[in-house]
Amino acid sequence: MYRYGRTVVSRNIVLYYCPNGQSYNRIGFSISKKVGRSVVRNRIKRIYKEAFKLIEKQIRKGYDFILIARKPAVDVTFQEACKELLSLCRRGQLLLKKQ
RNA sequence: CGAGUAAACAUGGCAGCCGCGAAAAGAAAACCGCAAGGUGCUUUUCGAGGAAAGUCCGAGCUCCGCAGGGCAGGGUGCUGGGUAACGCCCAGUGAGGGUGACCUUAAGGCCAGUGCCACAGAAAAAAUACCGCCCGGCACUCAACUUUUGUUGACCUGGAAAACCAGAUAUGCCAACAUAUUCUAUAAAACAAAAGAUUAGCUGUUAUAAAACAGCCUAUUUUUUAAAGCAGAAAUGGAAAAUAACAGUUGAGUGCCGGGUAAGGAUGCAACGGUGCGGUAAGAGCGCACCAGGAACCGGGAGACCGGUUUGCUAGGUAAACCCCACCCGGAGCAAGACCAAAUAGGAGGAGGAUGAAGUAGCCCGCUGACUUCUCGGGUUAGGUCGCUGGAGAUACCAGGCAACUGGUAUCCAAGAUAGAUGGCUGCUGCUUACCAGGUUUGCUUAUGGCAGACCCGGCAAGAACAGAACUCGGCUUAUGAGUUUGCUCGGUUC
RNA sequence: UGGGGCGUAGCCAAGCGGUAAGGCACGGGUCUUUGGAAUCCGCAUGCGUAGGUUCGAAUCCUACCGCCCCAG
Repeated sequence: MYRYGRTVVSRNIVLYYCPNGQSYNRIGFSISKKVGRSVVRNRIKRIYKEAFKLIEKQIRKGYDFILIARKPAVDVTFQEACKELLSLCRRGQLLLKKQ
């Protein structure tokens, strides 16, 4: 995925994505120890997981994602995460067309 | 009311939706895996902390054949108790800090030995060494004249006294009052240093014999003047110790020798007790009083230790320096360890080994007694289950104990992940703070008002820390927002 | 989980009870027409932080902070 996928980047996260040939989406998280302690890393992961769950209905099916957290993501709130993820998907042209 | 001190409590509450993990029961035989096994469906229940943290101690548990001895190493260090154990806790003792409540305390032993104590200082533990002080003896030098310089040093009279006070005198008629009464000067005497001299009181010059001149000093008298011991002028007077040698006396100094002494000796964190009086040639716990300490004895206490009496006994500090003494310590850690499943291999080469491999940090003994190690090659591909939470357990009551803690009874079961579970959103509400509007009340005041404080109600907004289980407990340490309660202390005000 | 080590000026570092050596860099002076070189002078929060022992601590002890390494 790192070799063939495409990326979109924001202040807090880097998002890799590529098609997987299935009828559902998958997401993985990669958070380095540079970001913080285990509690901090776990909290970032949970927040983005929750955000991804919220906007998953608007995303096209059949993709794998890798989400890499960057250092400013320590102080992120849930609302910011939702907005950020949505804008990244829009830039990657992953959203379903509005009916 | 303010400031402080000690201890305890607590780490918001009630709901709803979605999600994550676990347990139990049920249903069904769906999915993944070669298998062990796991996932999934329904219902119910449960799901972070006082520090879960740091990993600084101690234990349980598991394995190392046995867990033995000695050395080495490490730890602890006032006393008594608590505990499974501890470096922890409780109660006390000593020392230190604080006005106090209270707090802090690694607090055994430098007459077992060794080391260190920079700089300074006579000396840092070595001896009564050095300087000094005192006594005695010997040797040597200087003085017993003057001047200069420096220091002290009275100034009309008296008062401790040049300054302050009082008085006196003079002038202006008197009083008051004012001014004046030697003030950049200096006599005698003493001391110190230097220099010089040897007939004017002193200085200088000339001559050469016991003088002269000049200037100055000084005593008396006269005079001038408003006034004179003191300003000016005049007159008279003012003296004597030549040198050298020898001997002695007195005083001072220097050096050497013998003896006494530890009072004093600038320093330093620290100097073989401190202060004072007596005593002495000078001194000394040499004697005495008080204070500090040591030793012995007596008494109290379980002990650390405390109190008293006697005794001149007076001994540097440092062991968070080596060390000595007492007590404790076998090692490794849940990636311990046990079982199950699958697969590959039961290899090759080098080194050591019954003259002893290996046996959980080191060495020796004892015990067991055959493997150990390096390189190459191959397999497994982040396999599963247990250990894993019922325990030195939690809560309540009773009993023992000053307390830490212990015993008994009853009730209860309360997280268990394995790349790692607790999250997201919403509603109501409690707490704190700020602002706005209103009300009640207290104090002050320039008084139908203004200012300040407290309380009540309403509105709106913000805030809520430190931090997250990784086998389990007991402690310690560190981090921590806003609080609550209780005991006690100090200060202020009012009654 | 267990064990070991380090922290001294901007940088590299010595010192391990008696008032912090040295080098590079930096600032100033001398020299030079100027620069370099040479030469002289200067530069420490008192030695990671906070307590303690000691007459005296960078050094000894305790706790904490940060960094590095090793074994399983």
